[in-house]
Amino acid sequence: MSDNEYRSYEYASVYLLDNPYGIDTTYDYFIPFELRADVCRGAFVTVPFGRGNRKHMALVDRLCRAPSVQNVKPVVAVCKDRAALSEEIIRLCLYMKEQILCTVGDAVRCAVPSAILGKLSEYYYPAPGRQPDGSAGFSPADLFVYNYIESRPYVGIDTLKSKFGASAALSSIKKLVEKGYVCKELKAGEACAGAYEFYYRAVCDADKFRRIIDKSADVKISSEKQKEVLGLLVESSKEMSAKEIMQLTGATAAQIKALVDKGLVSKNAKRKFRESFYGIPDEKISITLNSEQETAFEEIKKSIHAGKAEAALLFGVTGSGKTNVMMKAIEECVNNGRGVILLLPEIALTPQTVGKFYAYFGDRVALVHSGLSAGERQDAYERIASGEADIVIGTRSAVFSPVKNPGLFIIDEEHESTYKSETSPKYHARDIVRWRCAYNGAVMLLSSATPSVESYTKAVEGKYKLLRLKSRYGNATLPEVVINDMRNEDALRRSPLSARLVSELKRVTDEGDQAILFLNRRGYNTVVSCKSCGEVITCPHCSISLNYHTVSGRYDRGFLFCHWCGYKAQLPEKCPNCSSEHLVKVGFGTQKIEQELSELLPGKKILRMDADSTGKKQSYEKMLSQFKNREADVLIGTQMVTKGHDFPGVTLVGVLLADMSLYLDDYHANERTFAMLTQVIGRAGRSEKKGMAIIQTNNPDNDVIKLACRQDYESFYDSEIRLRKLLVFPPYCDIALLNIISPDEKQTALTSKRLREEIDIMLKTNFSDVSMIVFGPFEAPVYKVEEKYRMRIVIKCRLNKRSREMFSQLLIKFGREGAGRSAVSVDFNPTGL
DNA sequence: AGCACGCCGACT
DNA sequence: GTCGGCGTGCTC
Repeated sequence: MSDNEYRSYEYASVYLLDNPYGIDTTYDYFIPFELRADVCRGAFVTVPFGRGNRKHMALVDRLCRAPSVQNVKPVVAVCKDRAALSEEIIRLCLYMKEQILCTVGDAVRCAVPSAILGKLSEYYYPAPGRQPDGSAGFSPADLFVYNYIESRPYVGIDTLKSKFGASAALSSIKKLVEKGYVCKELKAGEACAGAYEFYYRAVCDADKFRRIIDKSADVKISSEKQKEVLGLLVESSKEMSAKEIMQLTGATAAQIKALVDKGLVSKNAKRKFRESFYGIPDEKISITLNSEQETAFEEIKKSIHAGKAEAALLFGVTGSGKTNVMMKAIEECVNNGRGVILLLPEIALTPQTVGKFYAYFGDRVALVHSGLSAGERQDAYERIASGEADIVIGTRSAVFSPVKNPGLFIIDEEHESTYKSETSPKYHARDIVRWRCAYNGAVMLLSSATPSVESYTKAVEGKYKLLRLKSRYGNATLPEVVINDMRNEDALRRSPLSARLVSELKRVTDEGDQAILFLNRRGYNTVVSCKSCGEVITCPHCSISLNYHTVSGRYDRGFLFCHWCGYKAQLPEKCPNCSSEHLVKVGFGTQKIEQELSELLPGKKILRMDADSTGKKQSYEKMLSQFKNREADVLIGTQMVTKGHDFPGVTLVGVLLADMSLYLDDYHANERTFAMLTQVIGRAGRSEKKGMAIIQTNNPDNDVIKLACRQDYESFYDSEIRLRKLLVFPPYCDIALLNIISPDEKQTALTSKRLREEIDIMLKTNFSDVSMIVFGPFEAPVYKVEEKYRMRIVIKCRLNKRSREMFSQLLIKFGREGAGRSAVSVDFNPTGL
């Protein structure tokens, strides 16, 4: 566009980034002449909004020649330093709003690192020439707050909150501002200046260094530490970062600076990209594909070169070389001049996995994951946006990476639930990928040993290309799988470890091999199971296990409850299946296992890995590498032990209570159990030696367990899809979960009731063409969280324009908290609870 | 979300 | 008679 054309657009239509859903539409603003060249679609601007003309950050949706309303306010400023959003990402954000009913701002904040976007926050400063005193009705606390503000030029609201407590700070500041003693202002938070790291190099040679030590030089160093640092730099004769120097010598920043001041060391700022510290191996690895992998690769290659939106499902057992096919596909795509995004579950994003990609592709790879600091995230974003990095490897949030001309999106371990965001906006990475592929004419490649029922259905229907890898490479064979019926165990021992498992553990560890014991993270849900037939009591409508809820803390006076449809029932006296009276409430202690095991295996080292023992991420990494280095004999752990790590020393895998995850109150339960068991069993089959897997269960006849032991995905899928159809669950319908949350218990219940009534009215009137099955309202599984009460309404329906429109109207009507209402939010096709 | 306008209870 | 409660409505 020429300058003249720019100037003819005098108005901008913008979305405010922090508006609530109810008023999330475009607003028009006049663009002052001097800003006109900088305001374009996708640019970030600050605008005054509302009666108070509070400044808000906004995204320019389009430029126009005439405003849609009479009195428009002017744009205050353009955030030139914040790069404008590309057409693709703008449209993606609008699509997200439409699709999952979030605000445009929510979507934008998801797609752009917070360091780049900055944040508007409130700042306070004392009003000139006025001093409050006790006579104006100020409490000592108010005056204390005032004195704090007065003592510094600018105080942010967050500082005040942390200093005086949120409620005290807010009430005091409100009074002070109202009475005119303190002024309030909004400031855009500083965009992170980009992470630089300083590098140091000795500017003196070994000879001079010797003279300094001998005190014969004209420069003198008295500090031993400084001598040490200089010695190190002289010796290495390379640039070193401050961090490295500090690590190696224990010197402080001041000591390094002293050397710089003396002119003995030069200082150099360099853009720091943490990713490149991953250690790029010297030799470039090469990849050769077997014929099966080659066939799959050729298909993907065809799709890549077709240049239109296509999808493929790479379905192969563990160890069938999916990663190699993926790497070849990535290579093909970048050689074709297009970018790639590879998504991995957080848990699989280990230095080993990532290192392989670095080794093969070098520093054109950018890593994007939740562990990055704000600055690092910005670095990665800018490297990607500039085209310097054209291969992005990352977790869920990496789907939004502004890769130039993306041609391939890969989702590894496609069935993993971590691809669905648990926090607002509640998007599914797969949906984002699908949209971006359509927009860019790119290929979507899903990869899994146990695909999600939804994806496999699409493959069966021919919507996705199905690429199969059947053989495991090397001489890895499937381990021997033993199903151990726990009902036959000696009841007196009351041990979670079967005799068979204990004896095999002894054998394996005595032979110097390692073992993994796997248990379920979510095994603590209380369900009711029959000791005689192994059945668990399920909901008559959903075929999902019922949860045992206690009444006012009394464990003996509880009831059964379905988290999906709200069905409630008395605890029956007899098993509905076999009429036995031996019904038990199932719970499971993890520490007990560790304790028992250390008694059973004297002298063997046992590592326990769960939420309690691994507070921090590093410690879990550390534990895994300890185990890999054979520093322990047995590893007890949850999901995390099954992914991303090869343990060649492991020849035995034990699953304690395999059926536990079948009792999850979720229609995904079968799918999850199957995937979990398949993966765990695979763990024991990666070494030269034939492995063994022992699956302990109360329910040895369960088809899911039996099929998982045979690694028979197709049969599992066939039975599961039939079940889904019969009970009408996804992919045969969509599920909308409406959450009602408020700190006021009565209000939560009242809003829930009103919401339900409104839904019923809408379905009879304006939306009589929409069909929905509505359950609830009922209390959420965890009713009270952080002093807030939660209720939910579950709706089975088909998501389309009309049904979404209805949910949108409900959110606008009920989305606002306060004023006798609770906040209502919606989650489409939620995972888990 | 803020913020203002507006209409009903306990205080100087 | 007023200060202040929060219900309702608007924000380019």
